[in-house]
Amino acid sequence: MDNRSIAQSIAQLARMSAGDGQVGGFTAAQWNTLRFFARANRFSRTVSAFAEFHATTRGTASQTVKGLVSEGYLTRSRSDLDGRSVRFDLTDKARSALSHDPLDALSNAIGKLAPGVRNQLASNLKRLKEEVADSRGKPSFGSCRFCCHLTCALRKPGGEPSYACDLLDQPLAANDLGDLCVNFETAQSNTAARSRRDSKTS
Amino acid sequence: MDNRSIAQSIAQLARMSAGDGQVGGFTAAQWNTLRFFARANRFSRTVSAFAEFHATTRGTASQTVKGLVSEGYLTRSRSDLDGRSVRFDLTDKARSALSHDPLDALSNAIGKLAPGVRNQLASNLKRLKEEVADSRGKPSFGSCRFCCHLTCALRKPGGEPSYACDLLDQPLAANDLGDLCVNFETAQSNTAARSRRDSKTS
DNA sequence: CAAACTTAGTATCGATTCGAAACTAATATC
DNA sequence: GATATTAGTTTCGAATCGATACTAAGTTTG
Repeated sequence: MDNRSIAQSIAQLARMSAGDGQVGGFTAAQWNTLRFFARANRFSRTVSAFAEFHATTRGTASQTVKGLVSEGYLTRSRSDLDGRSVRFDLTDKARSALSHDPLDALSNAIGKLAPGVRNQLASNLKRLKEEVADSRGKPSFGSCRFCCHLTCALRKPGGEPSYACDLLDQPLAANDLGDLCVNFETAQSNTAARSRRDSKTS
Repeated sequence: MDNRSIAQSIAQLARMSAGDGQVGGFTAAQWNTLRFFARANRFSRTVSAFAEFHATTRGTASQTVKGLVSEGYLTRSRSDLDGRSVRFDLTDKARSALSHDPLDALSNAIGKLAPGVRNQLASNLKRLKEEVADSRGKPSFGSCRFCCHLTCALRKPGGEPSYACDLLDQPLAANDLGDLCVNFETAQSNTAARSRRDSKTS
């Protein structure tokens, strides 16, 4: 089993479960859009972040999002922090559609693995994702929980801890720590990015 | 890290490395076609098998293949066993194109894993593939090496072993045992398929 | 402060791709 | 030998993609 075969297995697994054409009334692009907006945190539910995630152009991403908005699966609201920015949120209609996600075939198969095996798989995939993202010079979209920008403070001794993102200087709810973020960086990728920046200016 | 997130990681890994649009002069569909015909054995280098593998229709698959034939990446030859069947083979031009496969980013990342971790990943993916294929009632495209239809015989004591497929009743070269086959079945899936057939006729 | 640049999102266009359906020809089944 | 199935192809309309050009809001810089 060589590396290329394993890589192809990953590609095939994705296609087998997600399909290329339309499943359950949505195209593959639309399913991916819904999945992304379901998992992205409030800083990342934008057209640009989705375009980055989906490895496509902003123009194409905008079209897909527009279609879903007009069909009532996403709501559009302007940001009050940045006048250019627009945030999209899932409607209940979209959430109920996501309960019939064709990707569930894969999720269920993963659920049947032994817990230890499952966690190993998860960490291997995370590592591969970072490696590939790094080799392409693109962000890897991890969750705040594992991000180097997450800061944690105790307001009161013995009380509930409070979280924040020190990059955007915005508070984070404990519930949201598992969501995807465009600004995700590991400690390693952060220092690597800094050294890239430094070498560029020189 | 829930099952759905892991499933999405797999989907994203595939997209990150393969891309949706065109990379290096080929579209995503074309890359997948080349990869398939590079790895499929002589029984499986057909339009139908590729359509099954790529989870698309025969019509669409036929178009993609046709395009690659006219551009000189595949050769077309009729089967002498079955007058309907047509086999497609990679040209040298295609083989050299495959040396710049964008999926290599993922292959290389996999190559950087420790050998033990890598093999674990491979077997986990194999298992997931079979599980998902089974839940969709579709073949899972494994290699002859792990197929229940592979038979091995020693012509002479102490001599080279010879291999064959007992489903198609055709000889197999030792070199080809790692290639993908449409007719791949594990011992489990074989008995499962048989029981499905039996229950259908009843 | 104003010009120049960057960033977020949208609109338009042509090429490509997809799936559905109709079709030909060879092989199986009854 | 009639009927059904299978392999592959073709055609057609709908949808998608990327490239490009555009508007508008923010940032930098002189």
